[in-house]
Amino acid sequence: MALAEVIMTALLEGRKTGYDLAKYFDVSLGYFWRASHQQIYSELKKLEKKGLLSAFKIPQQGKPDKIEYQLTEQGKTALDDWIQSSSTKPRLVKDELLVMLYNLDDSNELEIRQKILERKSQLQKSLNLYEKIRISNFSKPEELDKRNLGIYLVLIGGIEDARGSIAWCDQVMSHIS
Amino acid sequence: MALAEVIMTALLEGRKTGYDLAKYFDVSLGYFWRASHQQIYSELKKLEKKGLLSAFKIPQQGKPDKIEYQLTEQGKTALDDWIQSSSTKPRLVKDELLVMLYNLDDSNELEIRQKILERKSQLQKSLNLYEKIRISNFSKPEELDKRNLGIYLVLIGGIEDARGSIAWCDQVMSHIS
DNA sequence: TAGCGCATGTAACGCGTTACATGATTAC
DNA sequence: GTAATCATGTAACGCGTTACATGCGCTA
Repeated sequence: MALAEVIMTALLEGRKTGYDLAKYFDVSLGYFWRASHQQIYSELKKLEKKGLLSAFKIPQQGKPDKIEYQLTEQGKTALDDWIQSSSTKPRLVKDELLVMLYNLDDSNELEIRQKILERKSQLQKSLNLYEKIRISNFSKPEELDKRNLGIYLVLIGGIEDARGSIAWCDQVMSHIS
Repeated sequence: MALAEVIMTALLEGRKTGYDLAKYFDVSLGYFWRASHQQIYSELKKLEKKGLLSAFKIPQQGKPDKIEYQLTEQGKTALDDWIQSSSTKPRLVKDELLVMLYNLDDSNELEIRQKILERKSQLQKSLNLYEKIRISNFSKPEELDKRNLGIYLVLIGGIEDARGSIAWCDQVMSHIS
């Protein structure tokens, strides 16, 4: 899809190993994109073959050797081109919970109510995390440079999306039971 | 993922051909789930083999024969079981626009601004459609039966999501340029 | 006469997940 | 001694997209 670009974006910050990237997906970018380590490793190899990344083998003792990857000039150009050219279609939600709601009837009402509750608490958890990050990393949005402003705006989007979804859960629950 | 269940859900309304389903994805369910006709046809065959659907070949003249599919008892049971058992993890957004925002800098600011504008107008278009459906099909939500209440709640979610996203676009635009 | 609607299909490819695998070090 | 962390990989499978294919009838 666009994992290549996601990885190159993460490497704007500097050299990273596949392992680093996998962890990175658990924090910053990970709120809207994730990938397994298998996928990451194979994508890194592809990108290196294309000359968009360069690889540096770093021997270690006690641990397996690691390979750090870095954006090449060519890679940076490819990333810039992607931003210029790519048309961004709005994503499809593909949420199983919504499919279940299409099946709502007397027999499954309580089950579905329960699943809405679960969803709400997951959202609440995410929201708390996002808020924490906002306070600790972005307390003064006026002072951010461009790149961090972009990241901040994504975070804000995540926060508002979570709030909206939580409100929707409440609304759904007030309608069924 | 769960295309099988989505199709079975669509068949709750009655017999449909693959072609009908493909069209159905352009309206009702299609706001949050979509599938190509190739995918639909192959999934239908799989489901029939499993005994979850039964197929009825209907000869036509001037047009190719069509095959109508119907949920079997077994299929209905499988669908109910799915609702009982399946854990619904929150979806990942995987939105390329957000990846681009992570790349925000002086050189691409205007391009990205443009893409946000495009996104906003797509959202506006969807929102208009959802509102139209709400007014024409769900003018009296209190009087809906269970199943249609579920569908209504999904629609409401779509409307609020679109509104929220539009507001976010405006916010982003006020921050960059 | 060109294109759209109806109706179904095959083939190739890439994306993504799950399972399986290794092997030392460090923390509880 | 049990589990987690570090660090990378292979293999098998299924989901999803794109391209290609057929062929009649109707409308502009």
